[in-house]
Amino acid sequence: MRWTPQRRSVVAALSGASGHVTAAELVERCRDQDPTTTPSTVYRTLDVLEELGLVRHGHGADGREEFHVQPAVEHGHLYCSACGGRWEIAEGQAQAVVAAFASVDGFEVDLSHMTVVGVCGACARAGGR
Amino acid sequence: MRWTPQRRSVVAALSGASGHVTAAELVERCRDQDPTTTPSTVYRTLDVLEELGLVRHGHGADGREEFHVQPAVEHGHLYCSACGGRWEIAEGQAQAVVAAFASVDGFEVDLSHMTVVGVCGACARAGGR
DNA sequence: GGCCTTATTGCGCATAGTTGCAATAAGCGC
DNA sequence: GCGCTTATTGCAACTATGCGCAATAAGGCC
Repeated sequence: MRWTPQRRSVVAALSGASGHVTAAELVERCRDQDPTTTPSTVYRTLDVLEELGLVRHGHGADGREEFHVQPAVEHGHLYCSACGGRWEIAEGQAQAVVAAFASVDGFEVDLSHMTVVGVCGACARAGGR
Repeated sequence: MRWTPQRRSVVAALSGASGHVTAAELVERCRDQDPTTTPSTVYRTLDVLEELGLVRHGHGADGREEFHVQPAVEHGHLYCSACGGRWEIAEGQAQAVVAAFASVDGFEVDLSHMTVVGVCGACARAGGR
């Protein structure tokens, strides 16, 4: 694999981003560094980085792509359709969920891929949806 | 609300579609009936129909929008990243999953909104990922 | 049946993401 | 350091989706 300046740029933008980034945001960030950055290069670099296992992509509540640097622990995401809040699925909770899915046909869920939508406890108590 | 021919067209295309359809597919179908159909009209009609509660949208494994006619029972979707299979989450399974999410902070999951990705039992046993 | 209000449409443009292809340049071998 | 192979890039065009706005027409009112 060739270590080109534009790849450096993408990786730099990625690590400079805390948590999750949209592909579009990444393009933005890269352009801040180097205005000649082309979107397609960023997208393709992301694909490569993903193949290498350096990053993972998922989809936000609106289905848009989001990337996050591969963390030590896999983590899913929750989105509250009432308050718009987003947060990570707690460890224990994740295990319970994985177990729940596995219980039927041994389906091994990858919670990190998609944002799970619903109403958070606070909003639910406040009157829900 | 005005019952225009183009809305009829969209609804017809929707009911003619078994299960789930992509917005793009819907545009196609409408064009089959009436070649003058404009994409934006279809998208907007879908928004309206959703407000009325006639259809629901969710996101496939790739984050693309998918619509399904509001069924009697809410149902989530599973996607196997190994074999590409897709199927609905079984009733009991759904309950277990909802309970698992609720257990921590009372989060009320809406499983129907996003496709859950993972590896199905068969593929997992056959060697996983 | 004709008129008027205003919800809808259709057009043109904008954004997010993707792809084909020719031009470019990384990194290997010498 | 030089040249060669071929992975990568950049461009341009394209799909999916969404938005603003002026033109159109649905449906209520008379």
